[in-house]
Amino acid sequence: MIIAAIVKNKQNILYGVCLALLLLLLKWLEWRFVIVDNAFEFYAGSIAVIFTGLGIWLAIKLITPKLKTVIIEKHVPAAANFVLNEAELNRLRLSARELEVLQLMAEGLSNQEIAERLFVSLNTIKTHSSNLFIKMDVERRTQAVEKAKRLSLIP
Amino acid sequence: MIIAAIVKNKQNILYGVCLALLLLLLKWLEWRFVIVDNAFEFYAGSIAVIFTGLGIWLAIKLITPKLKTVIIEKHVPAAANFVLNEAELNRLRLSARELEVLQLMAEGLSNQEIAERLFVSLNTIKTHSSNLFIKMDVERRTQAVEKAKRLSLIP
DNA sequence: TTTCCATTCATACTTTAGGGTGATTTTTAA
DNA sequence: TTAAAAATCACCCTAAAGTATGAATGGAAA
Repeated sequence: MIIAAIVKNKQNILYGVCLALLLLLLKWLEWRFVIVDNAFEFYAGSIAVIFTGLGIWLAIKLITPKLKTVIIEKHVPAAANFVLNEAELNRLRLSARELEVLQLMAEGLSNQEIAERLFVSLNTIKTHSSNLFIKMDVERRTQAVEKAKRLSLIP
Repeated sequence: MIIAAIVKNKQNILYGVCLALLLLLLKWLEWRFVIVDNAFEFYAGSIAVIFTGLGIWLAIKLITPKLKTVIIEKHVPAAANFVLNEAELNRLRLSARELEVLQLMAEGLSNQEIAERLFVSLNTIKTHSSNLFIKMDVERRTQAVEKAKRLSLIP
């Protein structure tokens, strides 16, 4: 907390230190002036103050503009980051076989083609798809595919 | 170009300036020392050098940590940034009406529903869809939707 | 062991989709 | 202004999709 406060108020601390130094310098100059009454002492003090300022000015003017560098990253491919919505999948109580049929429907396959792909009869696929539509609360395969994609059941 | 070079070599220029100032100071001190033989002049010069260094040190130590690199990562959703593949759309020579029918097919609507949505007869939609399938080189609406999505003809 | 459920298949039927052909009207481009 | 393209609709027919019902099998849970 203390360190954080110091870091946060760096600028203010810098000003404080400068002010303290200046006051010290003036006090010292005043003492020298009074005791010794030497103009060279005042001259030296002035040089100290001016060159301290010069040093600070130089450092600030030539170093601080470094604060920049903004990198903007973006864009994610569509199909690459597909995550199956398991919650929705469980909620709809779709069986493994029904999901399989749904995936092949989404690829544009006909019932006959799905049947051949899965080595079962056309009637079996019809049964699966009918049960699928009831569970998904749709009436057509196109609706099922649309809803499945919307719910992230398929890519 | 000159300004860019200056900006790029800020640090080097700073060192150069400091070195030049130091040399000038030494030369001046030497001159003062020889001509007037005054120890206070040398004292003033030393103060100038020391306080310049102090100023620079202060500024660097307390200000430079500001040069922070800020990285902003922008995450863009997949569906949000849909861009229609106009090249492919022109290549397939799909008419405006055909694309409209295709979009409604993708929403899972039946031909009858599409006809009602577009205030035309069922036969008209059948004609459009038939022409659409020929142009897209597919045989079923599900295939058409899959291909259209793959080719970014529809979101 | 019995019940439940997923998977499989069948038959019969209805609805929707799709193919082919032809035609009319409107719009667009040459 | 004329030809081409787009949009509209109709009819007929086939293929595919979807509904309903029933049933056999095998695995997992109660």
